[in-house]
Amino acid sequence: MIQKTLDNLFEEFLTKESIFTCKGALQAKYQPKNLLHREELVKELASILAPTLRDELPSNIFIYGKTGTGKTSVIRWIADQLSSKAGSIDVRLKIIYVNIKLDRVADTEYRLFAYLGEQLGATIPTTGLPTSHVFDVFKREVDAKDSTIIVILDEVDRLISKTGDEVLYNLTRMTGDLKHSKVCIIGITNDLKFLDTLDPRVRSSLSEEEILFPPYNALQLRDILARRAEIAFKSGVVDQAVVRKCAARAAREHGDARKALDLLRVAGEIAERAGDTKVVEKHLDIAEDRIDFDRVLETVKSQPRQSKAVLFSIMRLNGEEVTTGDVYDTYRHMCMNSGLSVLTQRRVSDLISELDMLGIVSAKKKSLGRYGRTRFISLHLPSVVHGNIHEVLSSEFGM
DNA sequence: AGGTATTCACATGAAACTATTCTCTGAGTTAGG
DNA sequence: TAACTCAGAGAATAGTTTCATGTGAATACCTGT
Repeated sequence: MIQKTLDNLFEEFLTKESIFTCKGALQAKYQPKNLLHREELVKELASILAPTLRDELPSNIFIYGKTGTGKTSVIRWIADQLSSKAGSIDVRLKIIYVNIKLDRVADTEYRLFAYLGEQLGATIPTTGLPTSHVFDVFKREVDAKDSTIIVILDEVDRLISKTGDEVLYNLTRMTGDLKHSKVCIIGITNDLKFLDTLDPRVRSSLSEEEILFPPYNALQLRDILARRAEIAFKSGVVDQAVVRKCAARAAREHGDARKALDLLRVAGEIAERAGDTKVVEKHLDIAEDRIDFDRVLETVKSQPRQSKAVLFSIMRLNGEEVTTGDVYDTYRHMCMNSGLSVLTQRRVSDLISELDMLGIVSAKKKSLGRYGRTRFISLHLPSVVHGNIHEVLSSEFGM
């Protein structure tokens, strides 16, 4: 019986015509042929990097701008163009792109050097060696290449917040120790205040050139979306009105193109699943909720056990604002009942801060004068997810 | 009344510790010549 | 004698504990009127 219906379902799926022609065009990793509304920045960056083609060392570059403003796309695009150009005129150039947050292979000093070294052909174990040794291996590898090497560090702020700015200091000063090769660093971040937190020495050498990526406005977003929608959907599936709506919503949220594309893609998926042949505004509404829902549920699920326990305690206290002390009491009882080891209040306090940062709970500091100073914690979940999360957590802790 | 000192309940910071995973090194063991 | 095995030392890392210090404002306590 089940077999039969499932069979039908697959069959139906296969025969039904998809409304997409190339869904990939709406995904973050898609590289468009040309980058709309970024021509000036492309030109600027290209002119800074051009000296590599004459075998000269370009300035280090520091790029900043909010998420979804095209930083990564632009730099990757230029990197591609540059290396193919270098290839055609026989200039030795190697470009290494690392996303520190995404590739978790590179979020510490050791791992970054190991990763870079591997990109150049060395084999470096994941652990066991002193960091300085790994750095030496990397340096040797670089020098052996006898070429210009451009290292692109996407989301550098992650690296610094975890390990301090010594890494960058080492990297930026490396060229001095090398006999044959040259190294150029391109740092990318969406933390606009990041530069201020750096050691002045590092700062001045990293940001020989600074480039700001401003957010897209609604009109620009519309162009981008329209172009991508053209590639991604069959013609007539998405009309201009929907694209405009989509762009407007994303523009409201600081001109984040990635979000806009996500919204459109999910809306398309929803329409397709519902068997509709056109994407309409209704689908956008559902998509907006869905994205929210998925994001929150995913973050909660991926939390470590103790963090979930803390969240669950907050949920069980259920309702008004509670203090850190209240949460800790409930948490302790819960741990004892479910056989989980009890962490110190110090640690729980940190876990609460983390949940706050993730936007799952809100924790406001408040002083009660004579009666101490504590955080007031309340749940901060969209109501759609609340039930689901409660279910997930209570089954995990068996209550 | 006005001003200062206390006090509470944590927040926040820094350092040290723990468990795990992994490499390197050198001593001991084994198998083949 | 060369190849292999294995234990011990040393690293990196995530997660945590320990110890120390910081914090904001309601209250308690003084002081002089």
